[in-house]
Amino acid sequence: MDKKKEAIHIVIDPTSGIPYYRQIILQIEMAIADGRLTVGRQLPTVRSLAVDLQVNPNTVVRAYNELEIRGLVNTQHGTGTFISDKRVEMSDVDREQILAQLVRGFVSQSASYGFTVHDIIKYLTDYREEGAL
Amino acid sequence: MDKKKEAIHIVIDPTSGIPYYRQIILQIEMAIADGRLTVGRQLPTVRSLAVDLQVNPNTVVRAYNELEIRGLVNTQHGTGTFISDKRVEMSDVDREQILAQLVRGFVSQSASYGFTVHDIIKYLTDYREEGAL
DNA sequence: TATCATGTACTAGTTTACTATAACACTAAT
DNA sequence: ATTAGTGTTATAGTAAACTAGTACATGATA
Repeated sequence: MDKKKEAIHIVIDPTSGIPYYRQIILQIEMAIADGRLTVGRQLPTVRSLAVDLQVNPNTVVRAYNELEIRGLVNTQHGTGTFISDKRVEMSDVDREQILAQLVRGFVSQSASYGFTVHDIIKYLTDYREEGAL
Repeated sequence: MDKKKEAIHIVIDPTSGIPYYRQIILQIEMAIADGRLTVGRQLPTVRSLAVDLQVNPNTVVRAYNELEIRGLVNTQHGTGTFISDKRVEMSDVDREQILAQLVRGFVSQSASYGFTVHDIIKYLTDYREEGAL
């Protein structure tokens, strides 16, 4: 019963249609975004996560690799995979521009579904207050 | 030389890695969003667009079908495809689910650029206060 | 050096996405 | 009824995505 408390608990939904490796990526990204995973924390090992999720180790590897390419995690052969401490070097102006571009695209997309900026803000606020799910 | 002025001019980029049918969808969505395509306007016929883009008719069909499923266009067998005037009927639950899906994807994407939920909320709030949208 | 826990690489099988060919079916105008 | 224009369906080939099985390589530590 006494299960060790994990930094992150990942769950795979085989019926969602979303690839396993992508579900892993999404949940880790979420955890980073909302602060559950902080700099330097070690992710579950490839094998242990593979066993937990009843998935092939290579599927975990694929997820971790993509995260590493994006610079979110650091991988050390023989040691483990850790949340990266280096943030991408960007000026504040660059950051602002990138965020603006992302948000505008998203607002546009949402608008085509009939959602307003207000809807989005409300959802995000609730989302954060719920402890990010 | 005197080419008839089209409501919309679609261009396919075969090198982009984005599926043809999706490129078509995106460009039509954009055109609707910024007012180039208004309610009731007829889209190019399946065949004519297929010829224009040098693409198979079924590729156009696929794009139009997806647009119809989303309620952006109306298709009438034997007549044509038109920009829809009705907004999609959705239950509140469906709306919530779709918004959740959209936002989660966006939060993930933003996280991979180092942005947090807080960053996004702040930007959106400022954005709205500036009267943009 | 030996060992154990870690990530990596090679290979292959299955499924899904994408596009195309060709024939069918509906609508409106003649 | 015929015809011309429209969307639709059935089928299939190719490529890519996805997952898995198995064996290998690296790093820390005793």
